[in-house]
Amino acid sequence: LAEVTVKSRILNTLALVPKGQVISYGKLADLAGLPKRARMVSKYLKQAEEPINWHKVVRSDGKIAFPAGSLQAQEQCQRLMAEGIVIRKNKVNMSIYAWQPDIYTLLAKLEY
DNA sequence: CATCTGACCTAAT
DNA sequence: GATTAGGCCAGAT
Repeated sequence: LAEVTVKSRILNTLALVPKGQVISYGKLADLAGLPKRARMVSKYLKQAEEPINWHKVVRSDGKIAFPAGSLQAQEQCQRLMAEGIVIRKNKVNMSIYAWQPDIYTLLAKLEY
């Protein structure tokens, strides 16, 4: 896969996450057709130019990936709360907020 | 080629 | 829950 398609797959998939919901790094990689590449997601999020929904990406257990209390963590919390998401102990409840898309309509939208 | 490094993940303790 | 160990992948050194 060309580098550019890897990046676009990730960002295109991320763009589909509905307001008020989140997704984990690993799940985003899976949905983007890049299994076992959670770390690539973080890499491309860091590179990406605004505006993207980077704040919707959290760890598989719902925790914010940035160090607690860091400026970036604060920014992410702020953005998530702005969407109505409740955060406690630096983490979101994945059983409530994790995006669970219908895989078939998703594949149709992404066209691959 | 060997090692290290990450906005990671899972399973086990 | 918190921590650890091992796994994982791609880039950088």
